Amino acid sequence: MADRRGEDAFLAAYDPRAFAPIAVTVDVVALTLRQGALHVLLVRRGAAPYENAWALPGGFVQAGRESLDEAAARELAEETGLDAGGMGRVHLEQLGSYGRPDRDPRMHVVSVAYLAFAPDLPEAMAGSDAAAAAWVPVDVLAPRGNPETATGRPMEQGRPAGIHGGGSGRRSEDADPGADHPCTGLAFDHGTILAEGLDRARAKIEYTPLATAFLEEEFTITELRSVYEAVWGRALHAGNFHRKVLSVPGFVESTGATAGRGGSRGGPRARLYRAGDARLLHPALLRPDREDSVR
Amino acid sequence: MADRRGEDAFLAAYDPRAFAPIAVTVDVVALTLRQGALHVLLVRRGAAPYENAWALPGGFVQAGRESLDEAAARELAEETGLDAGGMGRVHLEQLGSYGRPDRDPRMHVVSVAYLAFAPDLPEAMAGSDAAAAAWVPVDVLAPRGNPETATGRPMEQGRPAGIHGGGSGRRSEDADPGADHPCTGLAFDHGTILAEGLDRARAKIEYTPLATAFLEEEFTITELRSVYEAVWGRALHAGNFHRKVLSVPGFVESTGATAGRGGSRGGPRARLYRAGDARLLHPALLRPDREDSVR
DNA sequence: AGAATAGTGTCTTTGAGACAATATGCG
DNA sequence: CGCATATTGTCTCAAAGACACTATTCT
Repeated sequence: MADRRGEDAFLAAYDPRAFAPIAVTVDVVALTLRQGALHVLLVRRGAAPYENAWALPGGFVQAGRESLDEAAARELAEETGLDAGGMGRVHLEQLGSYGRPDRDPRMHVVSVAYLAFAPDLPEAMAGSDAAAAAWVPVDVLAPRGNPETATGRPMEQGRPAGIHGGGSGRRSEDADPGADHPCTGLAFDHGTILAEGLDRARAKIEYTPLATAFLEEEFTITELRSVYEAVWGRALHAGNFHRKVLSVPGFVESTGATAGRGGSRGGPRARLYRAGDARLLHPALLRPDREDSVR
Repeated sequence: MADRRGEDAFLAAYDPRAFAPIAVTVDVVALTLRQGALHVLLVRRGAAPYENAWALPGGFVQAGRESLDEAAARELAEETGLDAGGMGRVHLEQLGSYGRPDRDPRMHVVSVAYLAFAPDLPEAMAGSDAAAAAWVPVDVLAPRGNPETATGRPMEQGRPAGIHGGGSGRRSEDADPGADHPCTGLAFDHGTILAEGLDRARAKIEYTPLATAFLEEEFTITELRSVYEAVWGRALHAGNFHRKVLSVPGFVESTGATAGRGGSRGGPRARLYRAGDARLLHPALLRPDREDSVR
């Protein structure tokens, strides 16, 4: 106890009632593959603000009762109807936090966003606060063509001098809302969050084996390639992809079995693989021709 | 207005006073290079809990008045004594959020952590709540040798079945506290936050030009190499590094000038460069022999 | 003078990608 | 049967790393 007055001041500062309060929520960008296309889980809001608008599933963190990871898992489970067993094959990681004071019209709400990769799941079921829930194809929401977005990482640019908020890095919650991402129509800043989740997903499957999280436990190399093609939005060379995947140590391991039937329009039966024990791909599967895009 | 009762329930859920409150803070892992060694900015706590323990600089987000990025910049400026001009050359990006309910003994506090890269700064000055502030060499706090930590990314491992919290990814705030990072002695979970900040810094300079943020506006290739050597903790081949840096488009651009004097123990005067306009390095400067370390 | 350093040249190995070839099943 | 597909082979080019070499400047 160095200084009694200092401690009092400190504890006063810790009393949340001495300040205007901040609410904490989690929002989840849950991605899956359906019929070869990347889909995101959205809910239709049942109340103001943004009533009837589509939004990312999410909700309040239960103070004192759960961690952020647990809150995100709970919210995702509520919306997908999955139990602990079904969640076992879902990859969930933190994406970033969003805390602009004006992002929610009612009060200052800090949202911790999560990114989830899930295998093809049954239809979504609306949770408590939502009027509906559905898997929506992402290319409807975030059309390609914006080079900044398409190449993977949001950039700070044309910023006024000063702090490099978010820098040449992953996040930039202070980004000019006028020059926002093309994801329009989502409630709050969920369009931005979705865009950053997609960027992260596209980058992440380059150097981790997480693309396998979109597939069943056993899969063919062609199915794995279709994941990359859906997430990156471009066709890949089948032969080179095949050899490359098998050459990365720990990416996939053979099950010895072969698929029940050949390709949809003919061809030999493909061999089956399961995810290997690697947590990082080395060497990585770099995206083709990002050109000099991001200079 | 779909359902009046639903809206009432929703608004009630939004009233923070209907729930136990959660406080929101920002904490900053500020890194700099001093005498060729990587240092982190720490403050000595002036009040309980963890009184007299070292901690990351940080503080409360001012509800309704600032974004998370702004709060982090403000806290960093308070501790470093930098004005807006001095902060102009500091890179600041969000690292992740930490919200285990037991991470602060007094109440549920969600901390949004930031990572800062700064050029060599004058001595730190203690801010309001701190008894002292100092730049501390990181290898004192986080000795190398833990392969998980040293190779760059924290892994989830030995998790009980269920959600892959943090997955093979960047964060894992639910990681077993028993098997925590070797950063001991810091208040709260700041040892974990610091370790993840170091991991991120080591990974980030691979594929971004952010290593230049540790240097003055004009620098030599050798100085740039010393940044990589300090952050990665290993010697690099001078000749290959030199050629590699110059071959990556947009990484550095020549100023035409040469350094005032040669190397510290002899040698020709080095040419001076400044940071180029690239935001991503392509191809990247991959860390040497991460072996098969992370499998 | 001696030693360390800046910068460049050369060689080998690895990996990425273009392209070709072969075999296998579906329609 | 005809065609799409799975898988493997070959070739070329770029890049990483090991090593060598020269010129320069500090002590």
